[in-house]
Amino acid sequence: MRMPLHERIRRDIEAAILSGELKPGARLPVEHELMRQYACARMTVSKALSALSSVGLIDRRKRAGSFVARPKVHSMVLDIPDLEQEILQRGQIYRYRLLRRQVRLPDHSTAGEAALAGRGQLLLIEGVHFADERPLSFETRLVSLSAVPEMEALSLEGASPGAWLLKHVPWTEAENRIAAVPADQTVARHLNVGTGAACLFVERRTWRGNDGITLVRQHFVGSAYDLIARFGSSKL
Amino acid sequence: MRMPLHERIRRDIEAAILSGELKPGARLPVEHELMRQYACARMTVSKALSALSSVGLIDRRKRAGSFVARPKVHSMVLDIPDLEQEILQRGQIYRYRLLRRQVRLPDHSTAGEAALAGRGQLLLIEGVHFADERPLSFETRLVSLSAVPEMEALSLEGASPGAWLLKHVPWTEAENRIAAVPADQTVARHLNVGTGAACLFVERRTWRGNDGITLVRQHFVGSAYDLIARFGSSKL
DNA sequence: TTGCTAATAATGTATAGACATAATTGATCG
DNA sequence: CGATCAATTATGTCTATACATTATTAGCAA
Repeated sequence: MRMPLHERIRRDIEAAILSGELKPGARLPVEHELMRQYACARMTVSKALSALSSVGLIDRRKRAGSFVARPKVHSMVLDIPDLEQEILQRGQIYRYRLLRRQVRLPDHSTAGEAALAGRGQLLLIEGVHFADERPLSFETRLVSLSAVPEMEALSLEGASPGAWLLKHVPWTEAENRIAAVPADQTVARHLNVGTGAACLFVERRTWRGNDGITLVRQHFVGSAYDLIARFGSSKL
Repeated sequence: MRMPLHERIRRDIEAAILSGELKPGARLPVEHELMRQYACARMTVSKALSALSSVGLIDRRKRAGSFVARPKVHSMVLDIPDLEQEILQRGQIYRYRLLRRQVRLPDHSTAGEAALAGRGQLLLIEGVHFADERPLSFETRLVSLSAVPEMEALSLEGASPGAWLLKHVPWTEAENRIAAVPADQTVARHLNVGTGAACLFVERRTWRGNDGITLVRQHFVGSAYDLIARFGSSKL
């Protein structure tokens, strides 16, 4: 494939980061080393690194070098992800109660599960998020263990699995489906609302590169929760 | 303020675009002209233009020149905006029915209105979106006429004001508040559902630079509509 | 006219080097 | 031992130039 050199350099490094070969915080080769590797001028290397820096994949510091950025908390994206943070910022007490946890193979009759895990194992987690001891969200989550093997050994008591994932696994793509649905019996029981009450339903899938990471379904108490999504080119 | 030259060039042009001085589709000065204006090398100009291009504010075409990009339909953002497009893509018939239209001064006791229009006039539009002759969304919209004076003369029969705005006015920032609410009497009547039925409620504000453009409140029939939001660094 | 071809004008990529800037490291001095 | 200052090293900006690429335009021929 014909591709500009700076583009190739950029993609090589991007790939190394997304694959996990270069971990967050790792220092990447200095510009002169990259010049040597690719036999090119410094401006060319610099252009590649600038592009990576501008999308927030790396941090560049004079004298120190360039480093893989820590997973950015949804730079500008959708304020759903870290429920725990959000609740704490509102000055409420956060608690996560684990209801169920099991490891199993994907059910190939369910479209989403196969797409997520391929032939690998899935971790199923079910729980409720509380704000000030009042149930706020009922969550069912599937995690691909081939993408996140560390998750299997993890204790889930207390801390929300979503928050852990956000901190430890960078994602590159996410899709949210958002709808308003009436609470069914299960949801109504866990959220302590009447059957048929309006609930905000969010289904989110995330990927790192081409690998599915997780699929979450969340029911929020309609009267108690709003999503806020902010977009823009706003420079800080 | 100390600022790299390429950054200054970038901001100058960006400001001209956001202020409306350079309209969508307009051709901007060729690189050699900018070199002359800023008395600098071509690479410097090019860097500025590349940055603008990478965030989608301009399109660059060889031989032809650089042009202000047409307002991008939510490049990657939230699939709410163009309801009309969405319905048509589903193969349904789209119709918009205007219920109310009035021009008035902002009500300074309502926080949102003053923030939107300052001392200028507001256009209030209320209507219902239909898919296949079934009501899908009840919409109340405020448009700042100081930001979009063309809107006052516009006939609103038939076509959705949202679609018109999207095509003609570029926005740089948007904020969405999304919630699930039970239908009140007014909403229930317009959407032809029972009182208390779960509705998806979206409140969106958009800005161009620092100027508020529009504030929309939409109620969707919960059982008939999902929002899809996709994020990612995905090229293409 | 139509259809091909060549000139041209714009952006796109890349080089090699200069100087600026910032942070770390190490050396020197109190 | 600690504080200060200078040397070093890496990135940041910019110049001047060259050649590549591509879409448009103009010219010429069937």
